[in-house]
Amino acid sequence: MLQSKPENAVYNPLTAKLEQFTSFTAEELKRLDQLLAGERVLYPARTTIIADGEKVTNIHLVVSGLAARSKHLENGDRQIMAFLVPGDLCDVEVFVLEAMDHEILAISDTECVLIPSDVIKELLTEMSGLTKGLWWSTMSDAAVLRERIIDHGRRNARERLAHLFYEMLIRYRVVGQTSDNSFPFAVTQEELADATGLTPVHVNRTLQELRAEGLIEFRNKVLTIANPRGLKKAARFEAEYLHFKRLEEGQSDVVDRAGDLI
Amino acid sequence: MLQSKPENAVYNPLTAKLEQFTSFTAEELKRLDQLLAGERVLYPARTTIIADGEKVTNIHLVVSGLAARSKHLENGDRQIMAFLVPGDLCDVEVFVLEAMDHEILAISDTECVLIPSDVIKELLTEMSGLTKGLWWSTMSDAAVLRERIIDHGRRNARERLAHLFYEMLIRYRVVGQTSDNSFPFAVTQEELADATGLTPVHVNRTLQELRAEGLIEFRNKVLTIANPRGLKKAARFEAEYLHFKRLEEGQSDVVDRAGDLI
DNA sequence: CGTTGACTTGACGGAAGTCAAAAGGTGTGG
DNA sequence: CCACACCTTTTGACTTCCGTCAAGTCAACG
Repeated sequence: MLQSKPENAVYNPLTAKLEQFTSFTAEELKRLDQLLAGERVLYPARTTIIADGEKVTNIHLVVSGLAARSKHLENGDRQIMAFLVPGDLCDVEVFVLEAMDHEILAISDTECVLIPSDVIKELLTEMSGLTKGLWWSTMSDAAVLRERIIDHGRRNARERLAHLFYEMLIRYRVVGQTSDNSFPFAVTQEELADATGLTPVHVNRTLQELRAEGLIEFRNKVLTIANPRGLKKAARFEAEYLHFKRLEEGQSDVVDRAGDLI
Repeated sequence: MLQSKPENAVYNPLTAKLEQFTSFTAEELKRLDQLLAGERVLYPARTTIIADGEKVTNIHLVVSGLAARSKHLENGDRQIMAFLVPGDLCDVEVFVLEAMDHEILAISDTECVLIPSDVIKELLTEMSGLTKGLWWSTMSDAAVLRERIIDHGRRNARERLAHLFYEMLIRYRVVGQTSDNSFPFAVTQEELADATGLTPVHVNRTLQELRAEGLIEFRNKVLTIANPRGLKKAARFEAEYLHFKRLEEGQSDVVDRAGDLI
């Protein structure tokens, strides 16, 4: 097992981690080490490193301790979506997303290095619009994945299906593929089961429930959201994780297709 | 609701999606449209768009239909981790990861545009090593999130905890923070419950089970994996999703710290 | 030595899983 | 155009894994 850094190098957990997939030139290693030279902050156990909704300007890298990504639901439930160990970055999303859609919590005493915002600005300027678009796409996908973890961990069958349907409605709406809150959704109940972590039988029963409540209709491979407000409520849906910019007063440079749904 | 593209523009679902978070210059819009001009492939319903383990060279963008990210477990269970609608990219991971760790499946008849590999190569060359490192970090985090979804959807309490512990062992090992398969892990059982989507009571009982089987020890905030092979089996753990490069014959430029664990 | 937070135990309940069979659609080929 | 095969949806009876509630133990700490 060959170590690619000199014997006397400072311990750099980020390098250690990234070396599992690539090798770095001496200069890149130096640049990685420079990142570690920034300001360090110690967060005592059970304190918040980054708050939900915070607009972060510099990236936090865990250098010692243990942290977690977690999200609080309005009913008090909490879901931890990931643990962060030394070498993990807490908030790469600052590159492209407006605000955090979850919080970073110190589990044990945790030390972070702040990667200064000018390093980030530099990276952003050297990025093309397309690259930024791809970043956003990736980040936003990751946010959807986290929401799915919450679904599975803390929502029951009815809420899970309602949440999935409501999310699909918004996503179809955004790309202009809905009419009147209905859209083609050619999934079998077995596929819904595989997506929600349920069994086909239970999906069937839950669909009947949602239909009976007048929330949805699902015929001929077309899903109709009969009662969007009701479905949103049934799903305990909160739209922040989708990271859509909302139109503000007089603002017209961002397209708002999700509209009243969020 | 103002449309930022000219009336006669070709429908571009990727643009439609990205416009929810940013606005583009006329030139960027043109570049986005050029991406759509590439080769199109039609995948009939229930066919594989990209196979698990495939080494993809160009990015697939869904332009019509419905696809899904899914993963088959060795026992035949399947978990769908995400649905892909028009405007969604199937495999941005080709930028930095070796091979797909899940498959992309056409749910209904689905049309994709292939974004040619030279566009990708161009983006890669304009990226610094640091940017690529950040990409890898993001992609790899997303892969871990997907695995967590599988945990919650298709594994029971014992497997879920075992899987979490085994993953943490590898991740701590990689950054050099283990000794003898033990590492500090100062989580309470309540936090484990929040991470696994279980209740503290059930976590407690399941931990006792794992202890009784001689798989783990968990004392004084230190987790010891007493029987790594046994724990790996109990977790039905497969390491591909971590995307570590393995050392091949005579190769010494990549560090392999996970070693025998994967 | 009382308070606090984490862990443990027991009894009970319920949401979702399992198994199995029937009913309803859909496409294909004779 | 009917018949057959096949897939999907539906229904019913029964089971189980995990949740809930509540009480009790234990260690740490001021």
